[in-house]
Amino acid sequence: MPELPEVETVCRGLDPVMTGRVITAIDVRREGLRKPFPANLKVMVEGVKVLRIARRAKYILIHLENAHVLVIHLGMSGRVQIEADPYEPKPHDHLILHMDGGRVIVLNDPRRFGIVLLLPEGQMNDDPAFQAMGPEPLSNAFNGPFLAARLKGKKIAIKTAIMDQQVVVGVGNIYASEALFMAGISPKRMAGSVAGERAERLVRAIRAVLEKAILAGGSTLRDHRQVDGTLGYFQHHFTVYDRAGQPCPGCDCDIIKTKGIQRIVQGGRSSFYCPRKQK
DNA sequence: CCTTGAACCTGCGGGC
DNA sequence: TGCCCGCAGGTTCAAG
Repeated sequence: MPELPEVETVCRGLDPVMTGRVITAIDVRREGLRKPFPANLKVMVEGVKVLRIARRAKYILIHLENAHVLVIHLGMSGRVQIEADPYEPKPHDHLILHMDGGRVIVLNDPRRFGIVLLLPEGQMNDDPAFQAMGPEPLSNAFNGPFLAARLKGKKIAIKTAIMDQQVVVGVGNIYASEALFMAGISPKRMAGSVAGERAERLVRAIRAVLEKAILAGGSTLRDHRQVDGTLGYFQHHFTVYDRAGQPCPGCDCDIIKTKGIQRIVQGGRSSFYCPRKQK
């Protein structure tokens, strides 16, 4: 399901039903996802109060009163839903958290690329996933000079570079294409050549796209829902993603001449762009 | 070091 | 209808 806007949407939805409440029980319905679930998961979580919900990159952080953080990553197909307790489990429901207050939090993930960790508060950087992470795209740490510096000398395509979580976190396959279109930069451009005003434009575009998507409750393609089941609707605002052959919204369009939006494959992932508007 | 490609897993839609 | 193929919002690991 998730890039940053979808994960942010999930966090905001979880906050009112989890913060200040106790996780009374947890049903663990398989051994793990991409990695085994933490061995001490039940012992460390049951009967413990949730202090706050936060997000870092595409990770959901559930801060517990016992100075540990329950960390959830949704992979490609992970979904979190709030349901009434008692709840009848459905296929691919892997973790069910029972909250005091009569609700359950269900983690469903058909492809099982997700991950669940339990880390001591303040020691998250010991985990390799968090170790070398880039800045949050909506923070001041992510700016033109920073991006240019981090891209300097990189010979990979800019599309691949902005999806690298060590460059900046949270940008995935959809929003990478959307941001590059907004910035007028070809996804094929060499990353090292993005500097100066061009880097500034890309930073502004990434910010703008993510912010708009958050306001829309994320994008619903297949799996993503808000935690109450509501659909996100940013997919209706896609300019290029999954629109191969359609007219580019910026070209006054003789589609025969422009050939419309192109799909190419980079690093095994689809990219979408307009060759006329993006250089 | 850096870059590329495959692997992990299930489900869905399209073409035959 | 059924089957095979390609494709899907991410991350990690091995090999060049």
